Amino acid sequence: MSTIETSPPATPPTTRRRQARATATRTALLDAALEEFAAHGFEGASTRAIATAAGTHQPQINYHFDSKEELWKSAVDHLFGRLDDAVREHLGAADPGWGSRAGFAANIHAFVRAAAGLPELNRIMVQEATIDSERLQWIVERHTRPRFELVTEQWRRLRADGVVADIDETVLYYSLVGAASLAYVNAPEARLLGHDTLADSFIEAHATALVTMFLGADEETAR
Amino acid sequence: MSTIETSPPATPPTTRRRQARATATRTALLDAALEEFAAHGFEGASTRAIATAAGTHQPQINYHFDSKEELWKSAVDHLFGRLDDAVREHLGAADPGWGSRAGFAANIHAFVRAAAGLPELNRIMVQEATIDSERLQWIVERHTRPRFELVTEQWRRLRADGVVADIDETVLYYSLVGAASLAYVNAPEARLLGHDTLADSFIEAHATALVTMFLGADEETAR
DNA sequence: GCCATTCTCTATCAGGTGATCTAATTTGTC
DNA sequence: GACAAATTAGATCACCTGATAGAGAATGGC
Repeated sequence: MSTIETSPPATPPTTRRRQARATATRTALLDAALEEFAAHGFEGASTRAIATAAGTHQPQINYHFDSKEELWKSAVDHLFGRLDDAVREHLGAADPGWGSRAGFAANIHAFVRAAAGLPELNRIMVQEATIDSERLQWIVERHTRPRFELVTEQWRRLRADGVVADIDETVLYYSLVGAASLAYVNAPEARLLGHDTLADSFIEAHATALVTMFLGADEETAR
Repeated sequence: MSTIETSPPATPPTTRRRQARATATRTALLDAALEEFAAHGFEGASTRAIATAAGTHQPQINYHFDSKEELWKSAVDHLFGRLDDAVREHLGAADPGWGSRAGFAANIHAFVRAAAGLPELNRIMVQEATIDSERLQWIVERHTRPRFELVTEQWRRLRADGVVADIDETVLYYSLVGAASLAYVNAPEARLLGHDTLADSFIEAHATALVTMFLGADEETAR
């Protein structure tokens, strides 16, 4: 949480006046930025390409987001927001939490489907997590750590209770996230290999298989 | 396989003369290129940074490799060669192949350890596989497809024989590779979270856990 | 319907990009 | 030891990068 707010011309204008078409260009810039960053990485993405894809001009980025870096942060925040929405939606009204075997299973299932629907997220994550940088530190503290600790804590508890396999929680976390996301991160590769990993049938089979592999083929497999 | 050979001043000089210090700079450039490409992606990596890291000057890249693109290809070839060497080494003299449950298990184990030792490989793969491009097509046809087909074919066979779980082979491939590589691709992130995924103890626990999860906790777990 | 404010657009900046040309240097071979 | 080929080094190319400045257009609030 830095000193800079997410949006300089902030969404709730404290004292001053207005914005109308501005919101549209902001949104367009965020969407375009996500695609460009996911496809080419932070350094490989060009602000001109982002602006053009958003149907506007390059200096708009600095006007609305101050810098390329701040645009990136806003885009990442936006993306994690969408992830949470998607997970909630897939879980339905009653979120069982990660605290029970059935709840863990339901969350794996929901996460796989959310990850499939937001391939840009794990693409960006995997590009940034590759080398230490200020951006990585920002994203870890703001987004990764809370999720990491939620999952590992619950797994540690389930493991202690003998509900799940005797596997270290960090090993589990990276195996699970890796297994859940690569098929979508690498979707263009899979397509060249002749497989459509973004098809509903694949996603469903994938989610089910992961639950089985990570939690074992228990009777009453939750869902 | 393009019209351009891997090395313009080829290793076996057909008719002409010599090279001596040239080999050293070539190797230094390849090593530096791997790090830069893995850290910043193809487009984000700069030839000047690569040359400087290699202790030489930027035009050397064009002299020895014709272009940034060809340098990248040479570096990737070099890296896959090292992967094969590492896997062979971890497997020991008698490679059991992927054809049996024990062989599959041994290969998973060896692959995890090799992936941990060559984090640049999966970093580059995951960065390239993110968007369709000429480079992705090149790498898929040259390196990915043979490996993909080897693993999926063997799994399909084992599955038909009831030796392994009833899971689609493409689902299995991406789950396995993802689960095996993310901890090392994202090692800098894990370190910020307080975990050293490159430590031998982690690698060993990880490899063992994967075998259990993907092949089940069978008696006589091979190895 | 005005008008200050917000937003957009064009032009431009200094710096970095990959690539090429040319001259200087090193080195294997005779 | 000389000489031609291979390698290195320096200078420079046209182009792209993110950012800024200032003129112009649009718009909410009165």
